Amino acid sequence: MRVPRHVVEARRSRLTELLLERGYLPISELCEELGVSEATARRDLSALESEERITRTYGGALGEFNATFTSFRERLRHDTEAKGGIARAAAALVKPGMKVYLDAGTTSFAIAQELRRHLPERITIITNNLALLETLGSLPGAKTILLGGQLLERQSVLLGNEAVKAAAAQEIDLAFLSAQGMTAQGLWNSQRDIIRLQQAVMKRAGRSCFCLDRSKLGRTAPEHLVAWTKVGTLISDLSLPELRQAGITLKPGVLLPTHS
Amino acid sequence: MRVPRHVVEARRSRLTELLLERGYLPISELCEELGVSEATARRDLSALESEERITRTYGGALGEFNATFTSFRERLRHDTEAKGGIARAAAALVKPGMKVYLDAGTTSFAIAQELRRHLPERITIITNNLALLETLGSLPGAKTILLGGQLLERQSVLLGNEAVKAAAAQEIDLAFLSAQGMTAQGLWNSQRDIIRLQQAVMKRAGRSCFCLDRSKLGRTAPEHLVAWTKVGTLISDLSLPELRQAGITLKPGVLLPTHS
DNA sequence: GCTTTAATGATTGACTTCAATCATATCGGC
DNA sequence: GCCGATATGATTGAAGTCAATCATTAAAGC
Repeated sequence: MRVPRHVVEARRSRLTELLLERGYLPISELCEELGVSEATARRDLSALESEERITRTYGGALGEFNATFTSFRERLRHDTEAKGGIARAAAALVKPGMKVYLDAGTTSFAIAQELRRHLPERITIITNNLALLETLGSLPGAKTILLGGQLLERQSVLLGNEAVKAAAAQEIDLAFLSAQGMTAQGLWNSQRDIIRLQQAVMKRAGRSCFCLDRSKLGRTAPEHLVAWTKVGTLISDLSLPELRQAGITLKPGVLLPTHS
Repeated sequence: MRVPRHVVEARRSRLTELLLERGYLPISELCEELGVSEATARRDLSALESEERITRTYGGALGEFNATFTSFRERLRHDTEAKGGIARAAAALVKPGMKVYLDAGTTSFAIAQELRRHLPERITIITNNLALLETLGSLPGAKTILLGGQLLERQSVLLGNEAVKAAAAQEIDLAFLSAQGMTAQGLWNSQRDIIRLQQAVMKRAGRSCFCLDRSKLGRTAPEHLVAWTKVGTLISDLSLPELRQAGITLKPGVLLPTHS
């Protein structure tokens, strides 16, 4: 029989919380937990799905928790070949005992997966990228340090003064950095906060490697990150001639080509 | 037809990565993505499930990603009534514009859920607890700051020198702290690193509220956190007589009783 | 090279999920 | 207090999922 509106809403918010806690729940358990029929549980799920508060699956549902990183995951799907090559070249630079910085961005994620496959001993991972924790957080023999900072909405990234200060206090052997565009003028990125952090990391890093695939060539972004003269290493699937054609001439040894 | 063993293993590790990226995938998509029949996909899922690398659902599977916080989620299910009351009493102390610290522990999670329901304006949440980000990370009008630090394996908590330093640099209006035990001698916690961080937070906090439910009464833990004389506020479902019976006498005003 | 092992895809039947429909009973507005 | 709106549970048929079995074929082991 019909039930007051506030009861419905309370039940639905309880449902979202349940899913948040448990991650996934099959319909049958939802019915039991909420004390309603299957039909009502389904109706609740439909309602919450159309509000994008949960994700439905065949036979159950996932909490919005999983959606937190969805946008990030979607970006992961693109350019996987180029990124894979860059990631392999990057991971090959990591030696046992090193302290390695990985910044935000999908390329870092690819590097992390590569490291996961072939994990050097006693390495320390330093990052401001929460999405990496899922991949690297539970690796045996690796230490993971997260920079502090303000959580950027909708991204799983930490930025701001705290992050810059935390980075300045780190010792880093090898930093992998990304950017949104590269032109003859150098590298570009979208946000001032990101650049401030990257510059702080570069100061503390023994070696800074910029990882950019060919889709970034010729693209610019609101903020200038660094001139080519200050780029120590560029890992890319681009060749020297291709770069020269875009007006970029690098000193020998700066470009580290992709492994096939 | 039969394929070499390394092909099988490569496909299965690709499967776990796919699930890690996408969170959830139905069987049909897995078949397409891996280029195998439904039967083989199911066999792969069974194999990975028995290795506890993934979680199966009816109609698909979840990446181990979801297991990262599983142990934490499990703890969430217990003592929900007592924790709920404590959380309501705690959340009621939070006023617009405040900077609030939440530490690790399931009580913090309950407070976060309470804040999510009735969100004061312009508050800042400071925490070392990654699990809270899922709840509080995307709240409009709230700012979330994560302390840096080393990721504690199997916990979603940041600790260590970095965390202590980061805490010392914060301004905090109100800190909610938890502990594992309380006796006549004061409060106890399990790890030195946790206590160091809590003490750093207490130094910077205008007001420190300890949140402990009755299950902690009489229990001790390896490390001594703080004496009762230094406890400013205790939020608990215990009453003053119950505390006195355990040898704990508090100055008036220190105990903040639970809302029903 | 021959035998054994095991990975694969197809098929089958039991079981589950799902959306639609319907009767019912209560809530909400007037 | 009345009436329309709506939340609910039951039912039903279609579609989907699953585990088991079997023949096939190639890898592993000797």
